[in-house]
Amino acid sequence: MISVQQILQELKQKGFRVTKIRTALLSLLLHHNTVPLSAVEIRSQLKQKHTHANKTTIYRELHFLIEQKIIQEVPFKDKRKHFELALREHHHHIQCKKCGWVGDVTREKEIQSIEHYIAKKSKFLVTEHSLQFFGLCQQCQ
Amino acid sequence: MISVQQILQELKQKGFRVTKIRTALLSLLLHHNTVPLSAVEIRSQLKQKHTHANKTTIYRELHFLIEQKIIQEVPFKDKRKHFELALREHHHHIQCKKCGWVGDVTREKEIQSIEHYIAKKSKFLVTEHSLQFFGLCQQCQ
DNA sequence: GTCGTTGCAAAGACTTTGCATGTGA
DNA sequence: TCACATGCAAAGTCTTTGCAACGAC
Repeated sequence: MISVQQILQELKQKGFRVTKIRTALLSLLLHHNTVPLSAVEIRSQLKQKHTHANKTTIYRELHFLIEQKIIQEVPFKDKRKHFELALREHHHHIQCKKCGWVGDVTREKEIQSIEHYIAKKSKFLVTEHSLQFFGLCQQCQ
Repeated sequence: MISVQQILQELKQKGFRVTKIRTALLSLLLHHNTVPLSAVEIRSQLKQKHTHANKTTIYRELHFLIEQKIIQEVPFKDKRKHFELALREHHHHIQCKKCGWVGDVTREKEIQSIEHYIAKKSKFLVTEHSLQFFGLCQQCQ
């Protein structure tokens, strides 16, 4: 498992700074592994951990981390954009429509089978995919 | 294949009106089967077809059609929301990251296999899913 | 004529930009 | 000290709301 320290070290070597906000943000995303967060959520969770950051800073940091390919945007049916660490094992989200609980699944076999089908049929080169499941968790059923 | 006339008839029976804008919007979505459109795109395409509609009207009509379960929102990595007809066969999108071309795939077998796995592992009841592929189309490779 | 539909202006939510100030190395 | 990082205010983009006027049936 990659650590916040590792990520920060690499940034430092590229000439970027290790700041309180950057550290806290990365740490938050790392510990919310399975849950993509929006800028607003990130800001309020950081505040709870006594790291106050201006919203501009959050947005700018998120853009920066995307550029550095450390995080990625996750397609969501929402007004707000959602982000998660890009470095962990590839996975997919399952979300409860009632309580909002989010979990994740890793099932690349089936996806690869679809990708092969696409390549064969459309001569399309798949480089990325995104898959979400929605439904009801055990409690909400 | 379902027709615009069929959809309009059903709405009429529920007490809603058959208007120029509603007809044009449904017709547009039906003919853009494989491409989810945003409100802005819808408005400008209608304009090209000489159907001028206020943006408020477009947004309101889209909400209305979602309520009627005639269209649905598609999760996208974008500031704008995207919509497509909900009535056609279930399918998934493939989008070229370079030229924006959009196609679709139907491959429910693999998805169902993942859903069974989820049900077994997490006792989660999957009612909906969303899958997108991104990459390069034949021309852009 | 009724009641669903539309347009316009204004407001709202989320995100971005410009510029001055702060701070890590 | 020098860039990178941050905060604040203002602007930008997409979407929603309120209200009066229009139009399908």
